[in-house]
Amino acid sequence: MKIYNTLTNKKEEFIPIETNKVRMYVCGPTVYNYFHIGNARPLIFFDVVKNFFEYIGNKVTFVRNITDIDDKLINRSIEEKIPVSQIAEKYTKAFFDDCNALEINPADHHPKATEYINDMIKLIKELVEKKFAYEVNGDVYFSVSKFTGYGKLSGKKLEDLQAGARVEANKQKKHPADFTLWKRAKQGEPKWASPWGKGRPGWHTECVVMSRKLLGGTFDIHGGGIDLIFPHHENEIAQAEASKNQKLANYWMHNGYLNIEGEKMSKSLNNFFTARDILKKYDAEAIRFFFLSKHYRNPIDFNENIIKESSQAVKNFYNCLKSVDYLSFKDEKLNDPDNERKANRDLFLQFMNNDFNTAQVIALLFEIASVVKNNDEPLYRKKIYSHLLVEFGNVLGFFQDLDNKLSNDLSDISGELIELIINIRNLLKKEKNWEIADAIRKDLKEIGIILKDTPKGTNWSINN
RNA sequence: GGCGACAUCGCCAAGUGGUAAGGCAAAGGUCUGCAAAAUCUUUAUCCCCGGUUCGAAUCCGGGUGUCGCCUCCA
Repeated sequence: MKIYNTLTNKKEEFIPIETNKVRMYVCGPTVYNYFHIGNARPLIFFDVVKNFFEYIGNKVTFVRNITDIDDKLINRSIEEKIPVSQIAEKYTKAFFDDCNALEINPADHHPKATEYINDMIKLIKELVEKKFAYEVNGDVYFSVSKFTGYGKLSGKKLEDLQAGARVEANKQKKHPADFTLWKRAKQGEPKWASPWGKGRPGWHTECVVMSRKLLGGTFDIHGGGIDLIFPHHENEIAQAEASKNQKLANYWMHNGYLNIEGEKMSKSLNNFFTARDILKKYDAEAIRFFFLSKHYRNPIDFNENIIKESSQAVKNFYNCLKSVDYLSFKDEKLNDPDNERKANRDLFLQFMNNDFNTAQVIALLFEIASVVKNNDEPLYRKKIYSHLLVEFGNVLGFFQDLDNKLSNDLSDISGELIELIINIRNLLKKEKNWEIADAIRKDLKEIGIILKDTPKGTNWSINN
Protein backbone atom coordinates (compact mmCIF):
# COMPACT_ATOMS: atom_id res chain seq x y z
CA MET A 1 0.00 0.00 0.00
CA LYS A 2 1.01 3.57 -0.52
CA ILE A 3 1.10 6.30 2.10
CA TYR A 4 1.95 9.94 1.62
CA ASN A 5 4.94 10.65 3.80
CA THR A 6 5.40 14.25 4.88
CA LEU A 7 9.06 13.53 5.46
CA THR A 8 9.72 12.88 1.79
CA ASN A 9 6.77 14.74 0.32
CA LYS A 10 5.62 11.83 -1.72
CA LYS A 11 3.59 8.69 -1.68
CA GLU A 12 5.70 5.76 -0.62
CA GLU A 13 5.18 2.04 -0.41
CA PHE A 14 4.38 1.27 3.19
CA ILE A 15 6.63 -1.37 4.67
CA PRO A 16 6.20 -1.98 8.38
CA ILE A 17 9.26 -2.61 10.49
CA GLU A 18 7.92 -5.97 11.53
CA THR A 19 5.82 -7.90 9.05
CA ASN A 20 2.12 -7.79 9.82
CA LYS A 21 2.62 -5.44 12.70
CA VAL A 22 1.96 -1.73 12.65
CA ARG A 23 2.98 0.60 15.41
CA MET A 24 1.49 4.06 15.24
CA TYR A 25 1.44 7.16 17.37
CA VAL A 26 -0.94 10.08 16.94
CA CYS A 27 -0.74 13.27 18.94
CA GLY A 28 -3.72 13.45 21.22
CA PRO A 29 -5.51 16.24 23.02
CA THR A 30 -4.25 18.82 25.44
CA VAL A 31 -6.96 18.47 28.01
CA TYR A 32 -7.77 22.06 28.82
CA ASN A 33 -11.12 22.33 27.06
CA TYR A 34 -13.75 20.34 25.20
CA PHE A 35 -12.36 19.38 21.85
CA HIS A 36 -13.73 21.05 18.76
CA ILE A 37 -15.04 19.75 15.47
CA GLY A 38 -11.65 20.25 13.83
CA ASN A 39 -10.02 18.02 16.41
CA ALA A 40 -12.44 15.32 15.39
CA ARG A 41 -10.78 14.96 12.00
CA PRO A 42 -7.58 13.22 13.06
CA LEU A 43 -9.51 11.25 15.65
CA ILE A 44 -11.85 9.85 13.03
CA PHE A 45 -9.28 9.49 10.31
CA PHE A 46 -6.70 7.59 12.32
CA ASP A 47 -9.48 5.45 13.71
CA VAL A 48 -10.08 4.39 10.12
CA VAL A 49 -6.35 3.89 9.53
CA LYS A 50 -6.21 1.54 12.46
CA ASN A 51 -9.33 -0.36 11.32
CA PHE A 52 -7.92 -0.76 7.85
CA PHE A 53 -4.57 -2.09 8.96
CA GLU A 54 -6.40 -4.63 11.07
CA TYR A 55 -8.73 -5.47 8.21
CA ILE A 56 -5.77 -6.42 6.03
CA GLY A 57 -4.38 -8.63 8.74
CA ASN A 58 -2.02 -6.56 10.84
CA LYS A 59 -1.64 -6.44 14.56
CA VAL A 60 -1.82 -2.74 15.32
CA THR A 61 -0.47 -0.99 18.36
CA PHE A 62 -1.95 2.46 18.50
CA VAL A 63 -0.89 5.14 20.98
CA ARG A 64 -2.66 8.45 21.49
CA ASN A 65 -1.23 10.61 24.23
CA ILE A 66 -2.94 12.93 26.65
CA THR A 67 -1.15 16.18 27.36
CA ASP A 68 -2.15 16.91 30.91
CA ILE A 69 0.45 19.51 31.81
CA ASP A 70 0.91 22.63 29.74
CA ASP A 71 0.55 26.41 29.88
CA LYS A 72 -2.97 26.12 28.60
CA LEU A 73 -4.02 23.93 31.50
CA ILE A 74 -2.43 26.35 33.92
CA ASN A 75 -4.31 29.28 32.40
CA ARG A 76 -7.51 27.34 32.48
CA SER A 77 -6.95 26.44 36.08
CA ILE A 78 -6.69 30.11 36.96
CA GLU A 79 -9.86 30.86 34.94
CA GLU A 80 -11.93 28.11 36.47
CA LYS A 81 -10.29 28.50 39.88
CA ILE A 82 -9.63 24.81 40.32
CA PRO A 83 -6.28 22.98 40.47
CA VAL A 84 -4.52 21.95 37.27
CA SER A 85 -4.91 18.28 38.12
CA GLN A 86 -8.67 18.69 38.30
CA ILE A 87 -8.75 20.55 35.00
CA ALA A 88 -6.89 17.65 33.47
CA GLU A 89 -9.20 15.13 35.00
CA LYS A 90 -12.33 16.95 33.94
CA TYR A 91 -11.35 17.40 30.31
CA THR A 92 -9.76 13.99 29.98
CA LYS A 93 -13.06 12.49 30.92
CA ALA A 94 -14.83 14.83 28.51
CA PHE A 95 -12.42 13.74 25.79
CA PHE A 96 -13.25 10.09 26.22
CA ASP A 97 -16.96 10.79 26.51
CA ASP A 98 -16.95 12.77 23.28
CA CYS A 99 -14.87 10.17 21.47
CA ASN A 100 -17.31 7.59 22.56
CA ALA A 101 -20.23 9.66 21.33
CA LEU A 102 -18.43 10.03 17.99
CA GLU A 103 -18.02 6.24 17.86
CA ILE A 104 -14.26 6.53 17.84
CA ASN A 105 -12.57 3.50 19.27
CA PRO A 106 -10.02 3.95 22.04
CA ALA A 107 -6.35 3.56 21.19
CA ASP A 108 -4.36 0.77 22.81
CA HIS A 109 -2.51 3.18 25.07
CA HIS A 110 -3.36 6.67 26.29
CA PRO A 111 -0.22 7.76 28.10
CA LYS A 112 -0.40 10.90 30.16
CA ALA A 113 2.50 13.34 30.14
CA THR A 114 2.59 13.64 33.90
CA GLU A 115 3.23 9.92 34.20
CA TYR A 116 6.44 10.17 32.21
CA ILE A 117 8.16 13.13 33.83
CA ASN A 118 11.15 11.11 34.96
CA ASP A 119 11.75 9.72 31.51
CA MET A 120 11.50 13.19 30.06
CA ILE A 121 14.06 14.52 32.52
CA LYS A 122 16.32 11.67 31.50
CA LEU A 123 16.04 12.61 27.84
CA ILE A 124 16.64 16.29 28.51
CA LYS A 125 19.69 15.45 30.62
CA GLU A 126 21.05 13.38 27.81
CA LEU A 127 20.54 16.22 25.36
CA VAL A 128 22.28 18.66 27.65
CA GLU A 129 25.20 16.26 28.07
CA LYS A 130 25.50 15.87 24.34
CA LYS A 131 25.47 19.68 23.99
CA PHE A 132 22.26 19.72 22.00
CA ALA A 133 20.62 21.62 24.82
CA TYR A 134 21.59 24.31 27.27
CA GLU A 135 20.27 25.64 30.54
CA VAL A 136 19.58 29.28 31.39
CA ASN A 137 18.16 30.24 34.78
CA GLY A 138 16.31 27.01 35.31
CA ASP A 139 14.96 26.82 31.76
CA VAL A 140 16.40 24.35 29.29
CA TYR A 141 16.38 24.95 25.55
CA PHE A 142 17.13 22.77 22.58
CA SER A 143 19.73 24.34 20.36
CA VAL A 144 18.39 24.00 16.83
CA SER A 145 21.58 25.11 15.17
CA LYS A 146 23.42 22.14 16.70
CA PHE A 147 21.15 19.69 14.96
CA THR A 148 21.97 19.61 11.27
CA GLY A 149 18.76 17.92 10.24
CA TYR A 150 16.56 20.64 11.65
CA GLY A 151 13.82 21.55 9.18
CA LYS A 152 13.77 18.33 7.22
CA LEU A 153 10.17 17.54 7.99
CA SER A 154 8.69 20.96 7.45
CA GLY A 155 11.05 21.98 4.67
CA LYS A 156 12.07 25.10 6.53
CA LYS A 157 15.49 26.59 6.71
CA LEU A 158 16.81 28.15 9.86
CA GLU A 159 17.70 31.40 8.06
CA ASP A 160 14.14 31.71 6.76
CA LEU A 161 12.73 31.12 10.18
CA GLN A 162 14.84 33.90 11.54
CA ALA A 163 13.85 36.27 8.77
CA GLY A 164 10.15 35.70 9.24
CA ALA A 165 10.06 35.38 13.00
CA ARG A 166 7.64 37.70 14.66
CA VAL A 167 9.00 39.49 17.63
CA GLU A 168 10.75 36.98 19.81
CA ALA A 169 10.90 38.43 23.29
CA ASN A 170 12.92 35.67 24.86
CA LYS A 171 16.47 36.92 25.05
CA GLN A 172 17.66 33.83 26.90
CA LYS A 173 17.61 31.83 23.72
CA LYS A 174 20.72 31.54 21.60
CA HIS A 175 18.63 31.21 18.47
CA PRO A 176 15.02 32.40 18.14
CA ALA A 177 13.92 28.97 16.99
CA ASP A 178 15.35 27.21 20.02
CA PHE A 179 12.52 25.52 21.84
CA THR A 180 11.84 24.82 25.48
CA LEU A 181 12.59 21.42 26.91
CA TRP A 182 12.19 22.33 30.54
CA LYS A 183 10.41 25.32 31.98
CA ARG A 184 11.07 26.72 35.43
CA ALA A 185 7.93 26.84 37.59
CA LYS A 186 6.53 30.17 38.63
CA GLN A 187 4.85 30.72 41.95
CA GLY A 188 1.92 28.36 42.41
CA GLU A 189 2.46 26.38 39.23
CA PRO A 190 2.68 22.61 39.24
CA LYS A 191 6.29 21.49 39.50
CA TRP A 192 8.58 18.53 39.51
CA ALA A 193 12.16 18.36 40.79
CA SER A 194 14.89 18.24 38.17
CA PRO A 195 18.65 18.83 37.86
CA TRP A 196 17.75 22.40 36.78
CA GLY A 197 15.44 23.12 39.66
CA LYS A 198 11.70 22.79 39.98
CA GLY A 199 9.65 23.05 36.84
CA ARG A 200 7.82 21.17 34.12
CA PRO A 201 8.68 19.66 30.77
CA GLY A 202 7.93 21.39 27.46
CA TRP A 203 5.28 20.00 25.18
CA HIS A 204 7.61 18.73 22.48
CA THR A 205 9.45 16.34 24.73
CA GLU A 206 6.58 14.20 25.91
CA CYS A 207 5.70 12.68 22.57
CA VAL A 208 9.26 11.55 21.94
CA VAL A 209 9.50 9.91 25.33
CA MET A 210 6.11 8.27 25.36
CA SER A 211 6.17 7.03 21.80
CA ARG A 212 9.57 5.44 22.23
CA LYS A 213 8.67 3.93 25.54
CA LEU A 214 5.49 2.33 24.25
CA LEU A 215 6.42 1.60 20.65
CA GLY A 216 10.19 1.15 20.59
CA GLY A 217 13.10 3.13 19.22
CA THR A 218 11.73 3.56 15.72
CA PHE A 219 8.10 2.94 14.96
CA ASP A 220 6.06 2.93 11.78
CA ILE A 221 3.66 5.85 11.67
CA HIS A 222 3.51 9.16 13.43
CA GLY A 223 0.38 11.15 12.74
CA GLY A 224 -1.41 14.36 13.57
CA GLY A 225 -2.81 17.53 12.11
CA ILE A 226 -0.95 19.42 9.43
CA ASP A 227 -0.32 22.30 11.81
CA LEU A 228 1.75 20.06 14.02
CA ILE A 229 4.40 19.61 11.37
CA PHE A 230 6.03 22.77 12.55
CA PRO A 231 7.20 23.14 15.13
CA HIS A 232 5.93 20.18 17.14
CA HIS A 233 6.91 17.25 14.96
CA GLU A 234 10.01 18.96 13.69
CA ASN A 235 11.09 19.34 17.29
CA GLU A 236 10.29 15.76 18.09
CA ILE A 237 12.55 14.60 15.31
CA ALA A 238 15.32 16.90 16.48
CA GLN A 239 15.22 15.53 20.02
CA ALA A 240 14.89 11.93 18.99
CA GLU A 241 17.68 11.94 16.45
CA ALA A 242 19.97 14.10 18.55
CA SER A 243 19.70 11.74 21.49
CA LYS A 244 19.71 8.38 19.78
CA ASN A 245 20.79 9.02 16.21
CA GLN A 246 17.88 6.89 15.14
CA LYS A 247 14.72 7.77 13.26
CA LEU A 248 11.69 8.33 15.44
CA ALA A 249 9.15 7.17 12.88
CA ASN A 250 9.37 6.00 9.28
CA TYR A 251 6.15 7.55 7.99
CA TRP A 252 4.72 10.91 8.98
CA MET A 253 1.05 11.39 8.15
CA HIS A 254 -0.79 14.68 8.48
CA ASN A 255 -4.44 15.47 8.01
CA GLY A 256 -5.58 18.76 6.52
CA TYR A 257 -7.33 21.55 8.31
CA LEU A 258 -11.00 22.13 8.86
CA ASN A 259 -12.40 25.54 8.01
CA ILE A 260 -15.73 27.00 8.93
CA GLU A 261 -17.47 28.50 5.94
CA GLY A 262 -14.12 29.14 4.35
CA GLU A 263 -12.51 30.69 7.37
CA LYS A 264 -10.28 29.33 10.03
CA MET A 265 -12.13 28.39 13.16
CA SER A 266 -11.34 30.65 16.03
CA LYS A 267 -12.98 31.97 19.10
CA SER A 268 -12.57 35.57 18.03
CA LEU A 269 -14.44 34.95 14.77
CA ASN A 270 -17.18 33.37 16.80
CA ASN A 271 -17.27 30.31 14.59
CA PHE A 272 -15.97 27.87 17.14
CA PHE A 273 -17.87 24.60 17.52
CA THR A 274 -17.12 21.89 20.02
CA ALA A 275 -17.73 18.33 18.91
CA ARG A 276 -20.14 18.12 21.82
CA ASP A 277 -22.33 20.89 20.39
CA ILE A 278 -22.40 19.42 16.91
CA LEU A 279 -23.37 16.06 18.32
CA LYS A 280 -26.47 17.57 19.87
CA LYS A 281 -27.82 18.21 16.38
CA TYR A 282 -26.25 15.61 14.14
CA ASP A 283 -25.28 12.05 14.73
CA ALA A 284 -21.82 10.59 14.80
CA GLU A 285 -22.11 8.86 11.46
CA ALA A 286 -23.10 12.05 9.66
CA ILE A 287 -19.97 13.70 11.03
CA ARG A 288 -17.88 10.71 10.07
CA PHE A 289 -19.32 10.69 6.57
CA PHE A 290 -18.59 14.37 6.23
CA PHE A 291 -14.92 13.89 7.02
CA LEU A 292 -14.40 10.69 5.08
CA SER A 293 -16.06 11.97 1.95
CA LYS A 294 -13.01 14.13 1.37
CA HIS A 295 -9.42 12.98 1.16
CA TYR A 296 -7.78 13.39 4.54
CA ARG A 297 -4.94 15.60 3.33
CA ASN A 298 -7.15 18.26 1.74
CA PRO A 299 -8.62 21.11 3.68
CA ILE A 300 -12.29 20.59 4.40
CA ASP A 301 -14.96 23.17 4.84
CA PHE A 302 -17.59 22.76 7.50
CA ASN A 303 -21.06 24.23 7.45
CA GLU A 304 -24.47 23.08 8.53
CA ASN A 305 -25.66 22.39 5.03
CA ILE A 306 -22.88 19.91 4.39
CA ILE A 307 -23.61 18.03 7.56
CA LYS A 308 -27.27 17.86 6.65
CA GLU A 309 -26.36 16.38 3.28
CA SER A 310 -24.05 13.90 4.93
CA SER A 311 -26.79 12.98 7.31
CA GLN A 312 -29.12 12.26 4.41
CA ALA A 313 -26.50 10.18 2.66
CA VAL A 314 -25.97 8.01 5.73
CA LYS A 315 -29.70 7.62 6.14
CA ASN A 316 -29.84 6.24 2.62
CA PHE A 317 -27.42 3.46 3.57
CA TYR A 318 -29.65 2.49 6.43
CA ASN A 319 -32.78 2.60 4.28
CA CYS A 320 -31.04 0.34 1.87
CA LEU A 321 -30.20 -2.22 4.54
CA LYS A 322 -33.68 -1.97 5.97
CA SER A 323 -35.25 -2.57 2.59
CA VAL A 324 -33.64 -6.00 2.36
CA ASP A 325 -34.19 -6.79 6.03
CA TYR A 326 -30.48 -7.18 6.57
CA LEU A 327 -30.72 -8.51 10.11
CA SER A 328 -32.62 -11.57 8.89
CA PHE A 329 -29.63 -12.87 6.93
CA LYS A 330 -26.80 -11.09 8.70
CA ASP A 331 -24.94 -14.27 9.64
CA GLU A 332 -25.95 -16.36 6.66
CA LYS A 333 -23.19 -18.02 4.66
CA LEU A 334 -23.76 -17.07 1.06
CA ASN A 335 -22.73 -18.66 -2.20
CA ASP A 336 -21.00 -16.31 -4.53
CA PRO A 337 -21.08 -17.98 -7.94
CA ASP A 338 -19.60 -15.05 -9.82
CA ASN A 339 -16.94 -14.26 -7.28
CA GLU A 340 -18.27 -10.76 -6.87
CA ARG A 341 -17.02 -10.51 -3.35
CA LYS A 342 -13.46 -10.72 -4.49
CA ALA A 343 -13.96 -8.22 -7.28
CA ASN A 344 -15.38 -5.66 -4.89
CA ARG A 345 -12.83 -6.35 -2.20
CA ASP A 346 -10.11 -5.78 -4.75
CA LEU A 347 -11.58 -2.39 -5.53
CA PHE A 348 -11.92 -1.54 -1.88
CA LEU A 349 -8.30 -2.49 -1.25
CA GLN A 350 -7.14 -0.59 -4.30
CA PHE A 351 -8.77 2.61 -3.07
CA MET A 352 -7.66 2.29 0.52
CA ASN A 353 -4.17 1.23 -0.46
CA ASN A 354 -3.84 4.47 -2.35
CA ASP A 355 -3.14 6.66 0.66
CA PHE A 356 -6.52 5.98 2.23
CA ASN A 357 -8.79 7.32 -0.47
CA THR A 358 -11.92 7.10 1.64
CA ALA A 359 -13.85 9.39 -0.71
CA GLN A 360 -13.49 6.83 -3.45
CA VAL A 361 -14.50 4.07 -1.09
CA ILE A 362 -17.67 5.95 -0.24
CA ALA A 363 -18.51 6.11 -3.94
CA LEU A 364 -17.99 2.35 -4.06
CA LEU A 365 -20.31 1.98 -1.10
CA PHE A 366 -23.04 3.78 -3.00
CA GLU A 367 -22.54 1.61 -6.03
CA ILE A 368 -22.83 -1.45 -3.84
CA ALA A 369 -25.94 0.00 -2.24
CA SER A 370 -27.55 0.52 -5.60
CA VAL A 371 -27.37 -3.23 -6.24
CA VAL A 372 -28.95 -3.89 -2.86
CA LYS A 373 -31.75 -1.45 -3.62
CA ASN A 374 -32.47 -2.64 -7.13
CA ASN A 375 -35.49 -4.91 -7.11
CA ASP A 376 -34.55 -6.42 -10.44
CA GLU A 377 -31.53 -8.02 -8.77
CA PRO A 378 -31.83 -11.61 -7.55
CA LEU A 379 -32.05 -12.00 -3.81
CA TYR A 380 -28.73 -13.83 -3.42
CA ARG A 381 -26.96 -10.95 -5.08
CA LYS A 382 -28.68 -8.39 -2.91
CA LYS A 383 -27.56 -10.35 0.11
CA ILE A 384 -23.94 -10.57 -1.01
CA TYR A 385 -23.83 -6.86 -1.66
CA SER A 386 -25.44 -6.09 1.68
CA HIS A 387 -22.70 -8.04 3.37
CA LEU A 388 -20.09 -6.12 1.42
CA LEU A 389 -21.67 -2.81 2.28
CA VAL A 390 -21.48 -3.61 5.97
CA GLU A 391 -18.00 -5.12 5.71
CA PHE A 392 -16.46 -2.08 4.04
CA GLY A 393 -18.61 0.33 5.99
CA ASN A 394 -17.32 -1.17 9.21
CA VAL A 395 -13.73 -0.46 8.22
CA LEU A 396 -14.68 3.19 7.81
CA GLY A 397 -16.38 2.99 11.19
CA PHE A 398 -19.97 3.00 10.00
CA PHE A 399 -22.70 0.61 11.09
CA GLN A 400 -21.19 -0.03 14.50
CA ASP A 401 -24.57 -0.58 16.07
CA LEU A 402 -26.57 -2.13 13.27
CA ASP A 403 -28.80 -4.30 15.40
CA ASN A 404 -30.20 -1.31 17.19
CA LYS A 405 -30.31 1.06 14.27
CA LEU A 406 -32.13 -1.37 12.03
CA SER A 407 -34.71 -2.46 14.52
CA ASN A 408 -37.16 0.09 15.78
CA ASP A 409 -35.95 0.57 19.28
CA LEU A 410 -39.10 0.54 21.27
CA SER A 411 -39.97 -2.05 23.86
CA ASP A 412 -41.77 -5.05 22.42
CA ILE A 413 -45.12 -4.02 23.75
CA SER A 414 -44.96 -0.54 22.23
CA GLY A 415 -43.98 -2.07 18.93
CA GLU A 416 -46.92 -4.43 19.11
CA LEU A 417 -49.24 -1.56 19.91
CA ILE A 418 -48.11 0.26 16.83
CA GLU A 419 -48.66 -2.85 14.74
CA LEU A 420 -52.13 -3.02 16.19
CA ILE A 421 -52.88 0.55 15.22
CA ILE A 422 -51.57 -0.11 11.74
CA ASN A 423 -53.85 -3.10 11.39
CA ILE A 424 -56.88 -1.06 12.42
CA ARG A 425 -55.86 1.64 10.00
CA ASN A 426 -55.54 -0.87 7.21
CA LEU A 427 -59.11 -1.96 7.84
CA LEU A 428 -60.18 1.67 7.55
CA LYS A 429 -58.22 1.96 4.33
CA LYS A 430 -59.97 -1.10 2.97
CA GLU A 431 -63.26 0.65 3.61
CA LYS A 432 -61.78 3.71 1.92
CA ASN A 433 -62.17 5.69 5.07
CA TRP A 434 -59.28 7.93 4.10
CA GLU A 435 -60.19 10.67 6.48
CA ILE A 436 -59.64 8.66 9.64
CA ALA A 437 -56.73 6.72 8.13
CA ASP A 438 -54.94 9.97 7.34
CA ALA A 439 -55.75 11.39 10.73
CA ILE A 440 -54.13 8.40 12.40
CA ARG A 441 -51.04 8.80 10.24
CA LYS A 442 -50.90 12.48 11.04
CA ASP A 443 -51.34 12.00 14.77
CA LEU A 444 -48.68 9.29 14.90
CA LYS A 445 -46.35 11.58 13.05
CA GLU A 446 -46.82 14.19 15.71
CA ILE A 447 -45.58 11.82 18.38
CA GLY A 448 -42.65 10.88 16.15
CA ILE A 449 -43.82 7.73 14.40
CA ILE A 450 -43.72 7.78 10.62
CA LEU A 451 -45.96 5.49 8.59
CA LYS A 452 -45.20 4.61 5.01
CA ASP A 453 -47.70 2.75 2.85
CA THR A 454 -45.84 0.60 0.40
CA PRO A 455 -47.12 -2.02 -2.03
CA LYS A 456 -45.87 -4.64 0.44
CA GLY A 457 -47.74 -3.19 3.39
CA THR A 458 -47.32 -0.42 5.87
CA ASN A 459 -43.90 0.27 7.39
CA TRP A 460 -43.24 2.37 10.41
CA SER A 461 -40.16 4.04 11.79
CA ILE A 462 -39.21 6.43 14.51
CA ASN A 463 -38.33 9.90 13.47
CA ASN A 464 -35.43 11.49 15.30
C1' G B 1 9.60 38.58 3.58
C1' G B 2 10.30 32.87 3.42
C1' C B 3 7.85 28.02 2.53
C1' G B 4 3.69 25.22 0.88
C1' A B 5 -1.27 23.63 -0.68
C1' C B 6 -5.49 24.08 -3.56
C1' A B 7 -8.82 25.76 -8.04
C1' U B 8 -13.42 19.71 -11.55
C1' C B 9 -21.59 20.16 -12.60
C1' G B 10 -26.20 24.51 -8.23
C1' C B 11 -23.42 22.41 -3.56
C1' C B 12 -19.87 18.46 -1.77
C1' A B 13 -16.21 15.43 -4.12
C1' A B 14 -13.04 11.27 -6.86
C1' G B 15 -10.04 11.01 -10.97
C1' U B 16 -2.40 12.49 -11.72
C1' G B 17 -1.39 11.23 -19.80
C1' G B 18 -6.10 7.84 -23.11
C1' U B 19 -10.90 10.60 -23.62
C1' A B 20 -14.97 13.43 -16.78
C1' A B 21 -16.72 8.12 -10.49
C1' G B 22 -20.02 9.01 -6.61
C1' G B 23 -23.21 11.82 -3.09
C1' C B 24 -26.67 15.93 -2.03
C1' A B 25 -30.03 19.09 -4.49
C1' A B 26 -33.18 19.83 -8.90
C1' A B 27 -36.43 18.27 -13.05
C1' G B 28 -39.34 14.46 -15.40
C1' G B 29 -41.43 9.28 -15.38
C1' U B 30 -43.20 4.78 -12.57
C1' C B 31 -45.71 3.38 -8.13
C1' U B 32 -49.80 5.50 -4.88
C1' G B 33 -56.75 7.15 -2.78
C1' C B 34 -53.43 10.96 -0.92
C1' A B 35 -48.69 11.68 1.64
C1' A B 36 -44.03 9.79 2.32
C1' A B 37 -40.67 6.31 0.75
C1' A B 38 -38.74 3.57 -3.16
C1' U B 39 -37.23 3.22 -8.18
C1' C B 40 -35.84 4.79 -13.25
C1' U B 41 -34.10 8.77 -16.38
C1' U B 42 -31.69 13.59 -17.23
C1' U B 43 -27.63 17.55 -16.08
C1' A B 44 -20.01 19.49 -16.52
C1' U B 45 -14.69 19.14 -20.73
C1' C B 46 -12.27 20.29 -15.64
C1' C B 47 -10.01 29.12 -13.28
C1' C B 48 -7.36 31.87 -17.65
C1' C B 49 -3.31 32.06 -21.45
C1' G B 50 0.67 29.54 -23.85
C1' G B 51 3.67 24.98 -24.54
C1' U B 52 4.96 19.45 -24.74
C1' U B 53 2.22 15.09 -26.89
C1' C B 54 -1.07 11.15 -31.69
C1' G B 55 -3.72 12.38 -27.19
C1' A B 56 -3.91 16.58 -20.94
C1' A B 57 -8.51 17.97 -15.88
C1' U B 58 -3.96 15.23 -15.43
C1' C B 59 3.04 17.18 -17.50
C1' C B 60 5.81 22.19 -18.23
C1' G B 61 5.83 27.81 -18.25
C1' G B 62 3.16 32.35 -17.19
C1' G B 63 -1.14 34.63 -15.01
C1' U B 64 -5.52 35.07 -11.62
C1' G B 65 -7.94 33.59 -7.20
C1' U B 66 -8.50 31.06 -2.38
C1' C B 67 -6.20 29.04 1.83
C1' G B 68 -2.42 27.35 5.21
C1' C B 69 2.39 27.30 7.88
C1' C B 70 6.53 30.42 9.64
C1' U B 71 3.53 32.05 17.35
C1' C B 72 -0.15 27.98 21.17
C1' C B 73 -3.20 25.19 17.79
C1' A B 74 -5.75 18.91 14.91
